[in-house]
Amino acid sequence: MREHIRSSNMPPTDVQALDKTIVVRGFSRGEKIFAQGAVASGLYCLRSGHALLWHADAFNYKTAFRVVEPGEMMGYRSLFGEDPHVATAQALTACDVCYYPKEAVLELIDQHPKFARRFFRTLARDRGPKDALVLRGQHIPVRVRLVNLLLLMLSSDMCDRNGAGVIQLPMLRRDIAALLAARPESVARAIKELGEDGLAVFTGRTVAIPDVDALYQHCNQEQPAEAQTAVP
Amino acid sequence: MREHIRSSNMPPTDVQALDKTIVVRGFSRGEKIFAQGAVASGLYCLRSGHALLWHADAFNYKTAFRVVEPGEMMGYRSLFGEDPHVATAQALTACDVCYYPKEAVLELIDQHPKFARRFFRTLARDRGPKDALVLRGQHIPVRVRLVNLLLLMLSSDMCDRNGAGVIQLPMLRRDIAALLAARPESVARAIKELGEDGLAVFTGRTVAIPDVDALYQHCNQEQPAEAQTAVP
DNA sequence: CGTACCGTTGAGGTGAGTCAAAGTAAGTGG
DNA sequence: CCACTTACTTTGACTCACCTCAACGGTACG
Repeated sequence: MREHIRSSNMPPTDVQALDKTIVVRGFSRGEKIFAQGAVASGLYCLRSGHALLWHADAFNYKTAFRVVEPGEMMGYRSLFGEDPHVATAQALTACDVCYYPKEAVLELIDQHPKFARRFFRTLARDRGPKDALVLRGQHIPVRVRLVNLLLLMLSSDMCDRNGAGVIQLPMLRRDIAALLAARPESVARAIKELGEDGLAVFTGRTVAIPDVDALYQHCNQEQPAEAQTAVP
Repeated sequence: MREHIRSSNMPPTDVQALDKTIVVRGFSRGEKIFAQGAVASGLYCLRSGHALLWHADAFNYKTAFRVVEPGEMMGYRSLFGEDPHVATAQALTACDVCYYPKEAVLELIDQHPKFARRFFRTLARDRGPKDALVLRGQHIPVRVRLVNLLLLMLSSDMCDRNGAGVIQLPMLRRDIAALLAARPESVARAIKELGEDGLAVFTGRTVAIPDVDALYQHCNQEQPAEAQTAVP
């Protein structure tokens, strides 16, 4: 969000006006930041901590589709869609959230094309191919989906020169399961297998990856023959 | 698209300028309108016919996620995201497509906040909960996913007073399978079952639904106990 | 009247869900 | 600091929906 404002060459007076409207609030683990079905009244931006976005379908089956990292926004989809929130945002860890009232955001968007353009980009990139693979999975074994999740988390984390990496997962096994559209039991089994193969060793919420490239290869070699599901 | 322009109170000169940039082209069944990985250079709008959007993952496994109906837009996601297309658009039936060059669209968006607002809405609503259920499925049996697809198609089709309806499907079994993230064989079996239960009778690409409400109920009663996959 | 392609049906295998129970970590109160 | 509760995680046994492979019937089109 800060980034959006900076890169849009907004006059300082407008920035100050926006800052006045901001509400900051802390949330503790498990607390809901906003709930599915609630009317969207503003924009949320994560200052610190991690949050999870998940959607419950008609059968009350919950599927998580995004881990929100510090600095990222959430709730913009329903804000612009003028629909109630289609997902629930829940704090994975203790976190601080900025809240921008709807009117303030929309006004700035109307007045600053560059600012609007940035939002278009964010909106258009949301739920792109990045998450797609991990999420739609289904034909992909849970183990491979888990590997993909790890590789996604890794990019925003550290990773040393030797091709090794360590991830501090902000979420529980249950949350991982929700992200993979799988069951916690299945995730546990996948974790066990990855450990036995020496690809990724889980110790609590810490994941040690001896060789990142090996993980990448693991994804690709699991490929089952020639898959064809749509028009040629 | 027409709707967007009309509702944004644009001066007629701008509308005419846009109209000059339009390129209209016909596509025959199976032809690709744009391809995944290609650089996005404009906006596509379907005049007539039907198109299918599908995404191929790293394993070349193809999943369709949207049936584009006459009057709807496509390709806007990658246009604003400034990324290559993440999906392929393919003609399901013979169809006519308008093409709006990128520059023309972006210029109008910068100059007309109301027009921009409309696009925000379209973008934000795309891939909302409507499609989610049908797509993520996985925990939902193929039969129920199929029923959901039928109900989605029905809303944009006809449906008489007695609660009966008839759908003319624009796509092949193979395409249905891609939309449901299933295999054609599984779709065939689901179709057979629906026919035996008298819920929906398939004759080629024509679907006769004696009782729409019964279909709705069918979705809900299939529910498997209490599902819980994310933080409580 | 072939040649394709599409659609359907059958048989067999399997990944992952379900259920149930044991093991482990975390947080609470005396 | 230790019992105790609570929640999370892991394991095993079982089941099942769907995928795979393979064969056959149907329809369109040259």
